[in-house]
Amino acid sequence: MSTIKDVARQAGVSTMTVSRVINNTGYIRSETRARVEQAIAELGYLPNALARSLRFKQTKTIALVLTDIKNPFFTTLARGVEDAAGAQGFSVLFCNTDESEAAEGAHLSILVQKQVDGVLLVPASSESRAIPLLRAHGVPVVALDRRVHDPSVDTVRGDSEGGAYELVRHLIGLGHRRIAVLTSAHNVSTATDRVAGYRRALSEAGIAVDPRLICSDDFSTEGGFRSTQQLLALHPRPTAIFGGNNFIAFGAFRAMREAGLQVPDDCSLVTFDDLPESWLMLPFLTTVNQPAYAIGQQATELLLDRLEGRGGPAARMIVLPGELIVRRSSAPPPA
Amino acid sequence: MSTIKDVARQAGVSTMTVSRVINNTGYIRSETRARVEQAIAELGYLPNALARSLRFKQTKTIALVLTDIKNPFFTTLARGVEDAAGAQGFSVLFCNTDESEAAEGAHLSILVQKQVDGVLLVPASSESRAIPLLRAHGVPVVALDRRVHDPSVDTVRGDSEGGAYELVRHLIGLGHRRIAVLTSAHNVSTATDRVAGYRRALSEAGIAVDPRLICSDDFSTEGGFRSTQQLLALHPRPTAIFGGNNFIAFGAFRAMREAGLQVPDDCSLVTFDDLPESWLMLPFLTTVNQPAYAIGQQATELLLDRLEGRGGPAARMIVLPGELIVRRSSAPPPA
DNA sequence: CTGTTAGCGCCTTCAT
DNA sequence: ATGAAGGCGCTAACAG
Repeated sequence: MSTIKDVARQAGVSTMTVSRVINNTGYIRSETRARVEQAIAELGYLPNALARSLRFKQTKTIALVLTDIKNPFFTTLARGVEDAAGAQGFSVLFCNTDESEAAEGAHLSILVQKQVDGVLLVPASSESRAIPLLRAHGVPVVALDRRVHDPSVDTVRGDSEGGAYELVRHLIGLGHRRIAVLTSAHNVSTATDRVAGYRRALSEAGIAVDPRLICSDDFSTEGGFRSTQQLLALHPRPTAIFGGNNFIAFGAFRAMREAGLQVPDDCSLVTFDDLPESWLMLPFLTTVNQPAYAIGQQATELLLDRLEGRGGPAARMIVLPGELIVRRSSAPPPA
Repeated sequence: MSTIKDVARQAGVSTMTVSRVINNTGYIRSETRARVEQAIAELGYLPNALARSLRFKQTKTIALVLTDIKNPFFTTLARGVEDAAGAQGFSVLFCNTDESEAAEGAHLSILVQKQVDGVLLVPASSESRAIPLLRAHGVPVVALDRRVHDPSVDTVRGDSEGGAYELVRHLIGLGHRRIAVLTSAHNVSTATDRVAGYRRALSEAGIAVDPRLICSDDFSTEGGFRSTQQLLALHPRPTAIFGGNNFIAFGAFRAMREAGLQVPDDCSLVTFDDLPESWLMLPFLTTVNQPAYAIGQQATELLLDRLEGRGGPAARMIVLPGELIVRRSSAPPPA
């Protein structure tokens, strides 16, 4: 409410003197400083960060643009971001895109206008138009969770290809040969990489890829539900399903239950990113868990490094491994 | 990167003319407008929202201050906030307090400095110092999920007292008489209201309150774990436990399992806010679910109404009912 | 229909 | 050790 002028008047000094007290800069007689500090306290003065940012060309604010905060993977990632940002005095603006490039573009335009110092982006597409926009406006960006085609973009992500490979190898080891994968139809690297890992595991085992067993829909429960309904209509049915993410797996499970099928007796089910272990009364899904918190944290630290000019010119690609957790949802195929 | 001056120069007009084009205000010859628009496109100009906000005294940004985004209740609530805010062109800054009043205060000071137009606050305490701070700086606030003592604060929350009453009545109906409640030691209304509902249900059934069965710790899995360990040492043990929130219940479940006890055979377990139904392979916990999304959405709409001067002077208290969902974790007490 | 002046709140620069 | 002038990018109010 009150401005630096009010404080100056109250303390009987110039605004510059107040500014010096606030910023602890230059020389000030201790009596003067005391008077100013008293005036600040009396008025409950807080400096206007807008005005400071206008001068400094720094807002101490970054943006986190992700697809859906309701996915616990992104929730945990977001928490990693906020903790790392807060530790260095940065605030976080967050936006959901729901995988829509249009929404992504709209959000980013606003973020550029708001002069965020940098952007953490879970790109809605591998060739997100967001990247050139940010570059044109000199806003540093780090891609999270997903690669983009532009090789000059810093990226922090989990190892989707390797995780998918492990998961499918696990199924093959149990004796499965008709393994389906449910993935996203969007052009995102987590989708393509997971299918790539799936293919590698199959090919290594000498199993031919059946294109009908690769279903592309949404990274959502509805997507997993629809894809699974299609799969269950096949003859013979797959004996195992790899859900490309947690939501897909939840939808797949529901579709199987509604079809009267038991997991894993009739069909196994594995996935990426189940729920946090501590939430689960009866851990069930075999999964590869990615270090979501660390991804958010390390991406933030990388971004803040860039803002300070640290970290060198070359783009960095940090790939964090996942962890295979075998649980009850995967078993040998039915006889 | 480029400013209004650059556009003006490029188009051969004054900055005022550019400003008029941007804001669609006043009269402009259509040729002039076209020239300006072309210049804007050529330069990829985007107005600096900092400068505009400094003039307008409006940032089109609100803050969401909650305890922990990782709790799926708050995640869903946050999504409701973001959707409602985005629909009206507002961005959302978010902060986690982890129930710490100190962290809350630090965040709010920064938010005031950043000139957010309003704050959505899940107060860390019923007498949060945040409220007077915000009032002193003329920042509208809406309390979410929890009441504060100050009656002049708009509030949107679930019905904790009523939900707890239903839950405990359900247990009593099953035949339980030694029912424990695990709550938070923090001075927050969700804790006190849930205990109040618990007491009302007991007293209505003529069951005396045993103070040893009311455990105060954290709203966390660790809190629930610790409290439950204490309870299990009692003779006789409680036959049912009411976990004050989802995390507490997860911790309680773990403590029981580690003690070799079966839920619900040896002890029933009920809670507020289990996980979203679609995530659960095997829905297990009997729970009262609160409409988290609606709480976030309605709180945001209330706040934005206030910003526009709508809604009248009287404080509003919106209480949304929860829904009792009976599942497998509650059963009659052991014989 | 368009331009000039002034100021939002703050801080850098240069005096004193 | 302190103050005065000027400007960050933008727009309201007033000219013309």
